[in-house]
Amino acid sequence: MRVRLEDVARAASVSPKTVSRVLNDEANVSDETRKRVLAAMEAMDYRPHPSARSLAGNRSFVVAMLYDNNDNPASTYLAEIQDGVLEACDAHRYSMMVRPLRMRSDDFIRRLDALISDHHPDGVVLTPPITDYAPLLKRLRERNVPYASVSPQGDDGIGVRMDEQAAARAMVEHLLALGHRRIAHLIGIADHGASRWRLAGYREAMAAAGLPEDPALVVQGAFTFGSGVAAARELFALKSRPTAVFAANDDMATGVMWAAGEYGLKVPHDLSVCGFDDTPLARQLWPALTTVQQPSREMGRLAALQLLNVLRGRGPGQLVQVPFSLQVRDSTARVP
Amino acid sequence: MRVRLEDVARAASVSPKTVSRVLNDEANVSDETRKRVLAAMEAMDYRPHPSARSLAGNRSFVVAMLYDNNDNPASTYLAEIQDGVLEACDAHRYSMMVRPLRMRSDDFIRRLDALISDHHPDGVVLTPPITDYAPLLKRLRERNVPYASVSPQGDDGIGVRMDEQAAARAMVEHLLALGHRRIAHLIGIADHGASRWRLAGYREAMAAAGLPEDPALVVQGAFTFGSGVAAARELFALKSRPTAVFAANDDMATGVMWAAGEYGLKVPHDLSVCGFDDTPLARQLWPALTTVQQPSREMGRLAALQLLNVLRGRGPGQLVQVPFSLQVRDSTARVP
DNA sequence: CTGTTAGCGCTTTCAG
DNA sequence: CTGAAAGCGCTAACAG
Repeated sequence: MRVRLEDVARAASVSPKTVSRVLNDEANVSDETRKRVLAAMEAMDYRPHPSARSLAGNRSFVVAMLYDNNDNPASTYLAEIQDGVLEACDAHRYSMMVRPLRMRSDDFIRRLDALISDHHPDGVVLTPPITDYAPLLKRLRERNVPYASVSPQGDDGIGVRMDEQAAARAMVEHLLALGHRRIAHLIGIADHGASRWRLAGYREAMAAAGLPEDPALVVQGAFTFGSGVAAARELFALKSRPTAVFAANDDMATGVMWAAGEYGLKVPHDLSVCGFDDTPLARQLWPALTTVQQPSREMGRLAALQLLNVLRGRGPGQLVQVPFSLQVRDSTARVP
Repeated sequence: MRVRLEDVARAASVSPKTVSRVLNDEANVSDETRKRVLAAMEAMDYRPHPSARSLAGNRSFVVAMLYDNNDNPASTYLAEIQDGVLEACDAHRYSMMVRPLRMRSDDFIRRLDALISDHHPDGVVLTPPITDYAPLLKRLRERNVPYASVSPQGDDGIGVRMDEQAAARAMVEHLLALGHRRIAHLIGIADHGASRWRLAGYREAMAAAGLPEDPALVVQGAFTFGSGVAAARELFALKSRPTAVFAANDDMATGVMWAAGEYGLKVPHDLSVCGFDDTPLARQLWPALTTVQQPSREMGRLAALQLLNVLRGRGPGQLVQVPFSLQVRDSTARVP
């Protein structure tokens, strides 16, 4: 049969409460006793029953990862974050639950409430773009559910972030250094922080180089391959074409390269193309895509870790920053 | 404070056990009583506490989705299945937990045991390629954990399946009808059922057309874009090139189209290309990819539904079949 | 058809 | 530093 805490207690000749203390890393247990209890647990392969722990301790050991499933449904980005969150949860014997939530829908808050009431997560991890949805954050605070965010726009709160603006700026500076002047930018989905930061970095670099912005070269996209193709066609139809395109993510950049093929433009000879994210695709393309590496999996892991620190009473939690790195590959070259 | 079952019982003037009966859709409650109890639940916005239910009822209301994270890490396929599983679980107030498991690793079974002991899932959903890993199935049966599979190779067990061989055959017949004779096939990862079925369908159609197999035209791939590019380069280097390529999935087909661009081959004028899966990419490509629609999300949902039927005591569960459908788009055309 | 009693496996509270 | 008692919110087993 199942080994219970009581069985361990008997085997170690201590009270159940002492075993509980050891299990939860509490103080007030002598080193010697602790060792004996741990040995007994090990020997009997004891596994605490999560429901019993939750019920008695009034916590669930569950972390919910919330995401918006409205746009860009098949991105690998979320899958990578999920992977990282899962790793962190596993490491601390928490379980992870994933919850798609439609930011645009009217019953967003009702669904959030249902999630909390039905599953009692001890905390939640927020992913873009819902990291900055004010009603959500408000409700989480009201209901006393701690949260950590991946790439939040605000500076309060805990989680993880990369300096995307600096990365975008560095990318455009790379193009400038290659002699490009007519540099186009494909913007991502309008209300995403990522879109804003990357656009801001583009503008910053262009301005620093003394280049006035040409509105025709800044095109709205939607983070998808298809929107990259469409935007590129627009750009290529211009009387004065850009010599380089900086897309706000790799999917759109891939679309640009595809459209370049349609127009008979050789990348990078006739056109330099670069993206952002360093998805697996970037390396597989030919020519391989110059892009910014964003460690999504690691960011998911770190965000979850900050949350877990809070949940485990290990301090207040931080907004940690991860470094970016330019991956200069073969899709960008000196202007002819 | 929290509304408990006892509070509902008091409000409806019945015993706690009666409320429990209503909550669990059990028999032996008069319609009138049931109605009164439901009304009270509704009025008080009662939410049963999952841990209490689990502890007392010896079940967790958790379904674990198991997948192999070793190959093709960033496929949207798993994300879609996950989405479907989640929908089914939600509909029956179960929660879903996702568990990556490395099939090749030595501690596979130990990890499975840990999962079961630590989280007590009421059942699991298996995804390719671990749907047919005998030691896994054996252990699940030993530990009495019901499971349902997405695209299992065997005919026993419950879950969901598409007739992939028939679909592959239909795809090749489409190419034959366009006049193609030198038709190449890119195989997926060797030990996957999908690879086998699709290859078998290819062979079946070719044989039925009286065409002997040319080994040079059947190339091993790995379900990835990169492997599609590599395989296509091999094919294009042949003295006698194929006029059509049937890749075992869309990612590889996209790689083939990419490589065709490198070689100056126009699709579909110089080369017909088709894939399998109907990923979002297929529609976005230019020319749009001819492929087989595989309703992954729906398959995830149906597999989970079969499992839930078993868990909820609604019969034994079936191996249901979903229909395939050819998506004939612009990447295939009559041979010149 | 309905209710009573006991208890799931753990943690809390409080006393030593 | 350690332990005894009570109980988390629900359901099983039985009794009516």
